[in-house]
Amino acid sequence: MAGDKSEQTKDLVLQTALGMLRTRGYAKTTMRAIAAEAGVSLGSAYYYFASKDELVLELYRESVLEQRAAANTALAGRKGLSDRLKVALHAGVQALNPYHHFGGAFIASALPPHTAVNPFGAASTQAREEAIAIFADVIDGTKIPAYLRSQLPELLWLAYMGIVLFWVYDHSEDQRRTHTLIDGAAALIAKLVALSRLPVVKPLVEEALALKARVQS
Amino acid sequence: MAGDKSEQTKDLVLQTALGMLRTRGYAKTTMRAIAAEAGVSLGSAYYYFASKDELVLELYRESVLEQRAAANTALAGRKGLSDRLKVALHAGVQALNPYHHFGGAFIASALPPHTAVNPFGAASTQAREEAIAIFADVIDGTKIPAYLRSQLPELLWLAYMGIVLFWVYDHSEDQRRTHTLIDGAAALIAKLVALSRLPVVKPLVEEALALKARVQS
DNA sequence: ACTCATATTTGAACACGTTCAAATATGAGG
DNA sequence: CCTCATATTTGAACGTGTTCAAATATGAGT
Repeated sequence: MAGDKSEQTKDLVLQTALGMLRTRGYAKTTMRAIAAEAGVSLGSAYYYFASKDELVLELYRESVLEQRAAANTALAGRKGLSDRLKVALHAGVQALNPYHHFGGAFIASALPPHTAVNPFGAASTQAREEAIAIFADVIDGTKIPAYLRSQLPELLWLAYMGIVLFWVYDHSEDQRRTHTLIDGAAALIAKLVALSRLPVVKPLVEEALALKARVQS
Repeated sequence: MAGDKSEQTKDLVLQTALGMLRTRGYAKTTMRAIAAEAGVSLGSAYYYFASKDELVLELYRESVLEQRAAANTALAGRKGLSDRLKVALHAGVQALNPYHHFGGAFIASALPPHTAVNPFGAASTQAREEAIAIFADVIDGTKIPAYLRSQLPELLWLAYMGIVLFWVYDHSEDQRRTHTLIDGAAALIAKLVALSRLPVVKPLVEEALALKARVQS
């Protein structure tokens, strides 16, 4: 049937694009270059992918899977929220490392609300849920106050987005500053979660959760 | 002398660009359109401004001045951190309102590390300091624990950047959700600052400050 | 007034992402 | 095998930001 050949061509374009994005970076991965390398015409590439962003979105999706896989490996045998959070975050940004030379291009094409790659947008719902699941894995088996438990993965993901943003700008060698940030932030978050049982702190956390709910609707 | 005429032309291009950006938005404000409207050639526009981003940076700078002016007006007569923070933040995003239809374009051209408009980058140092000064104004005359005082403006600016990011994506009518977020966040921050005197909370805040310092170097 | 180095201006040109009408291939129904 | 609607492919074209060599204007030093 036609679907088969079509599917093959689409996949050829996609794999070519992903490969070029990884090896040559965002800027040099031109739609024309992708088409040429894949041996199809420019128009054909656009027949399967409406925009370059749509191809970058695929890369983003793959990177999230890589991040989660790396995090899960790193989580094995780790106990305690602080430790688990640390290793998951380190593994996450390490999985992102091949894309650091993208510089802002990744972020730039990711953040505009109308683009497909926007991590908060509809098109990346699936990837976002996958990313949030990383932090569901992280808190799995740790002791978290019940009133906080269900919301924590999403909150941790939000913090992770902040860390990734920091990472994008981090040009220190091997992104040392990002790793410093992760160690510190993980320890802080764990302590905050522990403190969230205390009568002085609990109302504050509850208020934050209520605000989050109010703001999302 | 030559500097005069040159300065005039540069200013003509700039003012034309700012006007068009405000009225027609980012996408429709083409370098060609700017040049045509200003009555100069395309090349001339580029002689004075190396990129479109550089012109957007000027708009960003102006917007920061507007934000600060609006915040200062709103701050008059307000007492208490929560209140002052609220009115300053509301005034800030309200001053940004004319640019909301920029959508992601503003952010997109602002966030890539290499571009001029990046609020964390070197090119916008001046604008960033101006923005941070807003929050120095906010805490002026309020009671803040001494160990926290000097770092607080920058921390509040960071929180504000988060709010602006939220605002970019906020398509609720009149950005109601952003204003809800501001009210809630301001109240929370004020409570957290108050709590930061307590022996249980203080070490955590101190740890956060230490991390911030460590990560910046 | 003249010279000439420098400042400014110009418009063509480039590569890019994207669109589109037209050409071609495909395959189900006869 | 033929027909023809539909799926796919093509390459030219558009408008964009940006670059650049060439043309022109300017003004200080003589």
